[in-house]
Amino acid sequence: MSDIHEIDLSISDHRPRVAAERRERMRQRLIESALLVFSEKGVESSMIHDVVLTANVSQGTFYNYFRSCDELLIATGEQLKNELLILIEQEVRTIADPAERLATGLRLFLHTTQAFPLLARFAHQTGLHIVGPNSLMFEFLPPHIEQGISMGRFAKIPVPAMLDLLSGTTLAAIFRIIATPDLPNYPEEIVSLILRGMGVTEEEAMRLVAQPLQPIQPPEDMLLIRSQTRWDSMEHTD
Amino acid sequence: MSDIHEIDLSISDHRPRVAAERRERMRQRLIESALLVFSEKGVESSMIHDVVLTANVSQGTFYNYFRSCDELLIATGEQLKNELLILIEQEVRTIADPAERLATGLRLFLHTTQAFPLLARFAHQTGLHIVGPNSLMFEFLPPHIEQGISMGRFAKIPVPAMLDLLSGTTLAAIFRIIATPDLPNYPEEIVSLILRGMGVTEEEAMRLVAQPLQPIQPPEDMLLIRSQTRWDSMEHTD
Amino acid sequence: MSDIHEIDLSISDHRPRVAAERRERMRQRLIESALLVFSEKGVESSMIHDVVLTANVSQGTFYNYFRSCDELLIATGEQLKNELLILIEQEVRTIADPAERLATGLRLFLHTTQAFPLLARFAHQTGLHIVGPNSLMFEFLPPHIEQGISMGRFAKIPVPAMLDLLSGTTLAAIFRIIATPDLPNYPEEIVSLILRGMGVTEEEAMRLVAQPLQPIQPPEDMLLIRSQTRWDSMEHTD
Amino acid sequence: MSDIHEIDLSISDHRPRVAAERRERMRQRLIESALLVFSEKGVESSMIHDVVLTANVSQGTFYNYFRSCDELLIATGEQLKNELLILIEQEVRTIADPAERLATGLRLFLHTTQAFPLLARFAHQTGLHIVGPNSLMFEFLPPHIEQGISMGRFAKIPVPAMLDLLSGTTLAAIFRIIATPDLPNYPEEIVSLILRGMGVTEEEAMRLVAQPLQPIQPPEDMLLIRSQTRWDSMEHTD
DNA sequence: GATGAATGAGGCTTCATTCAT
DNA sequence: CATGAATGAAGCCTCATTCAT
Repeated sequence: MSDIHEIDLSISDHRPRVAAERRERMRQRLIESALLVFSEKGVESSMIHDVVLTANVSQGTFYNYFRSCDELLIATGEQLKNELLILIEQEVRTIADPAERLATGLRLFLHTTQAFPLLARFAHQTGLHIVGPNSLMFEFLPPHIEQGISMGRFAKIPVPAMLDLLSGTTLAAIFRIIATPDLPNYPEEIVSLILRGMGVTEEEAMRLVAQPLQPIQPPEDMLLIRSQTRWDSMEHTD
Repeated sequence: MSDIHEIDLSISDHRPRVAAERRERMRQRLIESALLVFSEKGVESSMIHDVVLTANVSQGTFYNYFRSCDELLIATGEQLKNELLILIEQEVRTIADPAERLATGLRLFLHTTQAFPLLARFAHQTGLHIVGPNSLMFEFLPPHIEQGISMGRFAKIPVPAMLDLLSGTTLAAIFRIIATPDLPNYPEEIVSLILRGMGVTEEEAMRLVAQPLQPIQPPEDMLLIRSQTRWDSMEHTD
Repeated sequence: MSDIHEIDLSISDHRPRVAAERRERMRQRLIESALLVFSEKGVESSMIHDVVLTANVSQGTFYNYFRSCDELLIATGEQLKNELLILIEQEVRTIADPAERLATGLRLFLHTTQAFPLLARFAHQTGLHIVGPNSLMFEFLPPHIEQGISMGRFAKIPVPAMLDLLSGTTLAAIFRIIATPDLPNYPEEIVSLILRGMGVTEEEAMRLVAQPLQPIQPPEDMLLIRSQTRWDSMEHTD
Repeated sequence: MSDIHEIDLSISDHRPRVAAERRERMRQRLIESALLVFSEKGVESSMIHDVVLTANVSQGTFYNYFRSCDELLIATGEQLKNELLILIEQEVRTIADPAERLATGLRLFLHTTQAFPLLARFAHQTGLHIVGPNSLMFEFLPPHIEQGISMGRFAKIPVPAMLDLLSGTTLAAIFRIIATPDLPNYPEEIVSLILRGMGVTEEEAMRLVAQPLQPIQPPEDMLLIRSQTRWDSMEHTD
């Protein structure tokens, strides 16, 4: 193509780069709007209409970026999941004790959920993705659990059952946080319950959830932050 | 809700009684079909069309019995819930120890779920109703848990967190059972995990889930039985 | 179904019959409207919208009768074709000479086209269905042509080429009739050209197209008649 | 229409000339792509998208050359028609006998159609333009036919009917060639049928279509050639 | 000129609900 | 009451055309 269009590339190739950046910005704008819409109205209803309204673009534009509704939903979930995962992994990676690692990771997740209602609501609306074989937890927890069992930190119980305990309780906790966002110490209660279920003694569980928690510092350009900011700015217009 | 459908049998003129019985039979037929449809296809898609097809009645007839789709869904869930509850309550009512009562009740529920795929699928499709403040467990478990705490059988942990552990893990267990229906001993594993989480010692938990379980004998005319029977008779025609 | 609904069939089963008749009337109303719309605006554009507007029913109704646009188009074409065929076959069936049979059939068709502009327009819009292997002529003419050849009435020329001559010329004639509806003797000219092409001598061709033609008397309830009547009644409102 | 695209070469400053040449090259590239696209996918569906994809230019560029889709379609048809006409006229211009001239012209056209599937497909997709008052034949054949009649080579039959015979049969022949590209001697069969229809005797018709045919040598830069070449080079990539 | 993202009118189709028979 | 056709709002998606860069 380029040989015919005779674009002079010797000066600079900044045009395609600028274009790609603009394209990515629009994509992010749509995903950001999707997160807002899904969180508020759920997966059903007139998704696309609401999304484009929220993103302030035309319906046609939407289809320049995603081929269907499902694609947008999946892209949104994936990005949210990946960003969260990176955030938490960074914090817990260096913790040697698998039990403390798990406890800290879970606490971080629940604290994040408390801090960002949007996350809770999104999880609520698309909820079943938290439990079940395709979920975040089912993907990333097994190695940690296995290590904990082999190191004697957790009881010798089949991993699937432990995953069910972990993921199920977490889902219920998300719902609880939506209903009662500011329950003090709630994340720690939940995590200590889970730890005990997994075979940690009461005292040890207490100790683990009492560890000081580095507050999460998510980068400004993270999807969750951007969307939550917009969400906050919208609420007083309702 | 069901009380408005109670039939007054005291009147001697048999015509209204016969009519009321017919009406109730039709109502049950619709609910039974709804259970089949919801379990297989979920809440979305063309509910009503599928329901009336399954029930072999016309669309118009449907609206003589339910004012809307949602009403049918709610009625179905309520009836299923109530029948299950009665069934389990009957079995566990006489158990003095709250921990054993809870363990047995949960095990009965999970065994029932394994025995009746329809129940698991319905819970899956309408899933989030298992957790959350309007659910079966949130309604009926609190007294038992409180009794257990005050009798020293469970740890002194806030009831809401315990409910979340219980309901969330149960939901995840239902999903597990759908994916792998015949995991041996799985209900017992799950229940022992929960018990430990609630502060029961490992040995005690083991003992509790090892108690012999009276197999549930649901009455023939129970919604779940009727629907499961039809479901089974339909599958081999596929 | 019926044993449950307990419909008393002993009195009369006229209800289903009435319903079926109503259904068929609606179907015919839609097809009739389709013929009007296709003839005027062609196959593209907002078919369905125009059809339901013309039929004075809602969009939803349309989909109670046809699953898609194409299905309606096909149904319309098929019915028109079949009715025409029956009409013409009846008239020519008893003609012993294949050349005269063909000539008469063609003349009847062209006269009908002149008498019913709707037919010409429909053929024009969906035109290519006249020529080509799925067309009316390709389906029904071969036996007659073959008989004509074997009886020495037509030249020994491959049948496909003759079909192309017949169908192509007929299509062009339809277009001519749309542009100039009242060309006197035009059908006879066209038919005599075709006959000569097929190997009939000039004098014989002249004689064949000079045979008196029983004017076609289409039944009142024929699709073409019903639609043409509506068409005529609509024109003075334009 | 094409005259507005004529380039004024008389100006000595070469810059506008170079620019005009570039412009014309791009225009031809678009028309060439249009021919490919129309032939394959027809006039409906996403024309422009496919055209610019095939031409390897952006959508915006397209609108620098044509004001609308229709304009492109018309321009393509016109150019194809004109180039064909010139080609055939050149070959038959010098033939004194109008019957032989017509026969030779038609045979040339049908042989070209057989040699260039693209032509047949384009005619098929935009088909009805072959018959009807705006067509190639209706524009150029009348003088030849009239001369043939006045010279006694054709029967004294109204010209319009003859045009219908000629154009209609040719259209049907094109369809036949698409379905069965290699029917041997098919063009000659068709032309002899037409000639007979026009009043030429069987022997004379046979003689006329048996005349040796100078194979058409279209110039390399002709639209049809350029497009067919690209078409051929694309097919073995499928 | 060239680019390709943005637009939005317009099409098709579904389905819960109503209503005449 | 049962029936099932009729309804129409509401959703999804396409694609010719415009426009800022």
